[in-house]
Amino acid sequence: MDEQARIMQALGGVSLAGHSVQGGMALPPPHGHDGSDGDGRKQDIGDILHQIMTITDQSLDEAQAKKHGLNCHRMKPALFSVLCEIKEKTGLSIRGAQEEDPPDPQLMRLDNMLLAEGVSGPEKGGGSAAAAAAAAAAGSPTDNSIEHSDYRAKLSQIRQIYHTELEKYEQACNEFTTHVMNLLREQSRTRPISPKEIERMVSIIHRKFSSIQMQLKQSTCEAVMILRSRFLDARRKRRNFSKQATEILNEYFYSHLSNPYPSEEAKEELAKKCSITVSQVSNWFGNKRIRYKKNIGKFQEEANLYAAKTAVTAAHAVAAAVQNSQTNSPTTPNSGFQMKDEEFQLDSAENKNTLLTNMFTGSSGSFNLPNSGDMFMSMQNLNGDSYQGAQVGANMQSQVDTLRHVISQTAGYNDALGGNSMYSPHGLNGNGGWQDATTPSSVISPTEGPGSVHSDTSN
DNA sequence: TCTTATGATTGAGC
DNA sequence: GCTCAATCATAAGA
Repeated sequence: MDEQARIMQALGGVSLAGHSVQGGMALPPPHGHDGSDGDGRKQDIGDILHQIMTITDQSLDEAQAKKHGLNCHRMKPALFSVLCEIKEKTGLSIRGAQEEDPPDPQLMRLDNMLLAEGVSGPEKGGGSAAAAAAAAAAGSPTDNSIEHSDYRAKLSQIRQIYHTELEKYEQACNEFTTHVMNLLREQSRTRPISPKEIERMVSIIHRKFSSIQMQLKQSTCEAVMILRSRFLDARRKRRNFSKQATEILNEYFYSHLSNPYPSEEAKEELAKKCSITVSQVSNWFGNKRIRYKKNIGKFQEEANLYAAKTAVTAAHAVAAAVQNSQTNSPTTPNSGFQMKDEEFQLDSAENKNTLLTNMFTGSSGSFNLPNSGDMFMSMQNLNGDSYQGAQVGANMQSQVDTLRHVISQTAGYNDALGGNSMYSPHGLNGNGGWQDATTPSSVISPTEGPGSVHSDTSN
């Protein structure tokens, strides 16, 4: 006797009529039932359930055979469907709520942060916004760039580790999901497992893995926070500006003492010259104004120093220019130089060199250093790299005229050079504010080259 | 180690 | 958004 048939008989006659079993063998119709009446069907189902319940009591071979027989039973799809439905209904009430969970706000925060820091998402060229912000606020640009690159390197490491781990998790998740799906599909032949349930199981697995991912994200965020805090702490680590930068700023400050409020352009120019940021220039002027105002006496010496420097620089520059103009042909065309103030004409009888020399020694009229600020910047340009060669041969008369204009503007401070002090503190009004804040302190420079710095008031 | 100098930050006022 | 004023924190010098 065939083994399968024997088993089927042993099972008490499972109704497998009309179904062929493996090997093409047709099984006999179920005894006592033709499947046409309702009682018969109930009996059928009862038999099948009974077989299912007792299947574990049998040997493996028997169970296998019975399983196969059940799989091929004509009632199997209907029974499977009913059991799935029952399972679905009992399970939904428990799982329904879980499935409609809103996105975890914590996870969203982590995702957003990782995205903002450039850890997740597309890699940002300059690292994070934090790095860029700190870069702008940090001290020396050189040091800062080192710190910045350090930050980027470390962030890049974190990013790499994060992505490697994430990839591992995703791979493990996919493998496990596939495995479970295969297992469930296999089991669905004997257990009431619907595709929907498989989907649900997959989503449960994904949830579990995403909770692991969240831990990874949490750790990554912590690492970024630590890195960031260290980096930003370094921002507070004050570094003094270079001596040259301080000199440039001081020169500007004391030469614009009547109105030490550099315009945006001037700030940018100063920032460029000092290799610092515009906000650092603003900070510096803010601090300087307040500290100067608080203790003018203390800054007197410094003011004198810079005033002297300004005068010497300007005198040398102008003297050189005058000499140059004298050696040039009088027919030298005015190339590029625009005289912007024609109000004053130099007395033709006056010796230009004498005028200039006297001007800075105080023997001829007055020289107000604070108000000569723009002149200083301009004169500096005569010696600076930015000075245009064509301007050397420019109309010297115009330059001297403009200088005279500068002198004329200082009429209110005639004693500036007369006393012991070269510099006389002024510009501050009785209320502690700078007077003439709106009075143009700058005389339009005769050599407004690319290197010149304008004051607020010149705008 | 203490003091001073100085760059940065913060909050209020405009 | 800029400036002032107060304050903090650190560098630099005595």
